Amino acid sequence: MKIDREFYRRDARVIARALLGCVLGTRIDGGITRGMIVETEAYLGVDDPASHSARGRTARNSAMFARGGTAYVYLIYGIHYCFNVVTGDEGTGEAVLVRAALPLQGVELMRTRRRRQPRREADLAMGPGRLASAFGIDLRLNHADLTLDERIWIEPGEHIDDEHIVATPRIGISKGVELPWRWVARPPVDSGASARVRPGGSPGRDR
DNA sequence: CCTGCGATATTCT
DNA sequence: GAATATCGCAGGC
Repeated sequence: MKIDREFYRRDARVIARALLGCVLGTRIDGGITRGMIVETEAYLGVDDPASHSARGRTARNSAMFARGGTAYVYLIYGIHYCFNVVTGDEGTGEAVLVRAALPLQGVELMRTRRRRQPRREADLAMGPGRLASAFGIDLRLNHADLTLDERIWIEPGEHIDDEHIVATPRIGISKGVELPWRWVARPPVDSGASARVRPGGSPGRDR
């Protein structure tokens, strides 16, 4: 079951929060991969200097000005793809960058798509470039309609309570840095554990 | 665990 | 030329 159009026709910050716990799915070349979204960032239109749409429409960012529910995929640093969910009405230029997901289905396919194997399975799609790689997302999916396209979609997921979500400033930007428009779903168990000092030497890098 | 740095396409100055 | 919504590797602790 896919999320319908009305969901995407809201403020990018509301949708960024609401997408946590939802399930991203792709079917590329016959292979299905699915994962739970755990990290997002909101980017607004002309009033948000960190947004790709702030300085107007270009060939690269044109999908960002489509109606809510459209996929915006772009190449960053000449190497990595980033997957965004366009939000709001047509012409607004708002989107949500999907930064991380927990693998649920097609884990082996995700591994074959990633050059290097992460130590933990949970890290397969941690970070926007890794997520796009693991899910097989590239420029072919730019402009795809998430409510209709057979290759990429988002399903409703489990509700994540506010106490398990942290809002922080966005990553890797130089303008609008103070705005807390990044949302991260914490693992259920972690509180206090990071304050503890780990004894002994690190097992170190094998290999 | 943490930090620093190179790779490289698109856009803007 | 310079900057950019990043990642993986190298090296130190």
